[in-house]
Amino acid sequence: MGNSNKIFALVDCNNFYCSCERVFNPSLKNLPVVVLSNNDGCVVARSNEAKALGIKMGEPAFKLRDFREKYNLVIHSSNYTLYGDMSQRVMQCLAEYTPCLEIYSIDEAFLDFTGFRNKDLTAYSREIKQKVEQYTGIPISIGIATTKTLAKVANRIAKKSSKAKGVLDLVDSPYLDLALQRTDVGDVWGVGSSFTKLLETHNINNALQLKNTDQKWIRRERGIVGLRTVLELNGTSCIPLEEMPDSKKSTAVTRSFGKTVETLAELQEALSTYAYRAGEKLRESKLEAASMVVFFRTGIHNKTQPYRSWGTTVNFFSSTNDSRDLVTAARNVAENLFESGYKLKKAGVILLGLTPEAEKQLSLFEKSQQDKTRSQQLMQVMDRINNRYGRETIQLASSGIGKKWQMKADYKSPSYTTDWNQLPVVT
DNA sequence: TCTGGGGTCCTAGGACCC
DNA sequence: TCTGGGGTCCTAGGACCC
Repeated sequence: MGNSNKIFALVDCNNFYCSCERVFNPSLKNLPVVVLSNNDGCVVARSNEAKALGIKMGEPAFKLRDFREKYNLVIHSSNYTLYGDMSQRVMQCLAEYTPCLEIYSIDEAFLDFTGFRNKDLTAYSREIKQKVEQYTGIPISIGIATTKTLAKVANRIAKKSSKAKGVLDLVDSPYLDLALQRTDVGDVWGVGSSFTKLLETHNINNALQLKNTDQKWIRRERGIVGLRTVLELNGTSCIPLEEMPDSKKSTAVTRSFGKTVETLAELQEALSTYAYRAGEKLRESKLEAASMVVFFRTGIHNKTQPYRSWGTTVNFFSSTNDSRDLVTAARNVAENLFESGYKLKKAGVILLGLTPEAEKQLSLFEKSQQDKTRSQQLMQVMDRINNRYGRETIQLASSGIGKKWQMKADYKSPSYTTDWNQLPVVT
């Protein structure tokens, strides 16, 4: 198993969401900045200055008030349209430097450097870093090593160490074990909170100790996934570069409510809105869904009422991406399962069994071809209008117009790069 | 009535990721 | 008062079959 003579680079954008906000608002430079999750719930990105103030990842937003008053902390709601667009620009820039690129997340990419082993990889990476910053305004860090897991370790140190200045090559490095020793076990890629707890009770606290742990014991305790992590720390590459990721297997639209929902009518509005949007997502990627999970629940953090959740899976007669089918099913589930007397905090739909539109199997009782064409045409027209004039310009009546339950976004920046009405203005 | 292993498929839940 | 959303993979267990 594994291949020991590979070289991976991990490119990671520094404090990505905060950096995006700064590109279009340079006055934020040197100020502490945080970006909040959907619904302005908790912190999902922090500038270095905000980290220095001791603000933690995941900190609930209501705890930030003091920082705002005392330290001029700047708070932004998340603006995923902007971040998605900036991400594409960064990835395009990286693609100039290697054909073997795996876009791992909105702000990370793995590059295969195996073919470049005769180059000075540090110098090459510095060049990449400089170009990305010049073209996009986003600062990045690059870690280089013989496995993806080790490249992650290298990247973390590249980002934090003042000596590395954003680039660290651990291939054939005498400092590899030192780097592992200085990495907490919980910071290793693939080691989550439950694994960390187990390891710490066995006095395994850093990545070097994990590297040298008995592999049979790991296999027994954490299965093949845990074993892969340990092998990767030992320089055996088990997780390959995936340039062409499989097409999505599920897609979800779930939201917490800005204000709790207590009536069936409001729940149906919310679920209609999510189901409609889920249909849009399917059509954007030319997919259809065979089934849909519909769920809603009370808040987990609420101490005055017990936690309860409701949900069910709907199997469609034949796969669909018509928002009206999804909305109807979602409303029916709500009607069947709703119980009054609860403060609902979250709801959503998850689409499963995704297949390309073209491969659709015709079921015995398929809608007539005429019906299908008409449905496609209606959806196309709605999608075009909403693309041109903004999401939810037109929608189905069942989605409601008051939307008191809609999530909060009190500190949102404009969509500078993707909406003509929100371009930055030079005055 | 008794006897048994082995295989597949599906689902729910756990763990992890960003 | 106020704590996100969207994914993937693996595993165990049940149903069912031979």
